[in-house]
Amino acid sequence: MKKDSRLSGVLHVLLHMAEQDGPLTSEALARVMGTNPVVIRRVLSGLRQKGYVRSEKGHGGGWTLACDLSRITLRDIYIALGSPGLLAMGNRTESPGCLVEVVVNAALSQAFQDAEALLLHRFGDVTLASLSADFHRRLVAVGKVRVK
Amino acid sequence: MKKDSRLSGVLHVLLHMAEQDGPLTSEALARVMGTNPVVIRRVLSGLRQKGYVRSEKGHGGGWTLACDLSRITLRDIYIALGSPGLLAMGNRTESPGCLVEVVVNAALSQAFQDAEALLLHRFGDVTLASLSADFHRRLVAVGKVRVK
DNA sequence: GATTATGTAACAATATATGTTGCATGAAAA
DNA sequence: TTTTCATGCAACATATATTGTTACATAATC
Repeated sequence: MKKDSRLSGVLHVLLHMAEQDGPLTSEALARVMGTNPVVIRRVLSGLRQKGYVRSEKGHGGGWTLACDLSRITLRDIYIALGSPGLLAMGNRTESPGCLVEVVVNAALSQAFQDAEALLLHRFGDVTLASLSADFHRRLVAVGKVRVK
Repeated sequence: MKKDSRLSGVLHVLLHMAEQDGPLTSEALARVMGTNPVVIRRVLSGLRQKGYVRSEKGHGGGWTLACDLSRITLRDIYIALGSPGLLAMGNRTESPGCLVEVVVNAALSQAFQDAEALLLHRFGDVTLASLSADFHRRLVAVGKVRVK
């Protein structure tokens, strides 16, 4: 299956919103990400429910950040997306009728769980503010002022 | 995407082969796994190329183990399957044209790489022999002699 | 009221794993 | 030698999930 890039995409969008004073429309964000406005609305809808972003209709509407970037981690964003599956592999069946499969499941499940835990832990360690800070650090390093 | 269960399945098959003296046909293995014989041939073909199993045609033919179980790890099997992708998530683009995306990619890629490395490391720590030993340990514990 | 924007449903496109059918090939048995 | 049994492999079908697109309703501003 194709790899899920929603987390990557939504982080991209959020950082762009952080650089903007006013609201950004789905269309503007879609242009930045090279995708469709509906895709933007789709991935941001989960974040809106959590109160991380706000959306306004009509003239001058669009999306704005509604949270303290230093209090939101990648893990929070990941959960707001619906906690999509992290691993591309899994056990053939979770209720094995055969002792051989019990053994195989046990060996693999432990590795799978540890890998997932590691990912979530890493996500929990990174705040949106730290990403934004990294961005500005690199911006200065390159000597540019404008974002793409 | 549906989760890849080839590693789980092929391990199941290999342990069954380890319990058998003579060769096992694709059809017999398919019955054990509740799948199609062609699927068995497909997943085992990579292992045959690596010399982990052998296949014989005609009467009395089928699949047999062709390696020392204590020298083959789950990682070897995983590689023989073609090293399928481990993670269900990825970066939206690997060649970002935007500094924001560079920052996002950097943050995510590190976590992704570490999770993959952890999985491969775990796989490398487990031999087929240890799985087989675990199976026999449990077999005794349950007081059974026959495998499913 | 016209314009601009989101909200959402429905559908198409894409990718991947998995399952299935059909036929060729080779080995053993009759 | 013919039949049977088994793998090898290509081709197609199925299922699932992400992503992209179209269409229309809804709400807010001009």
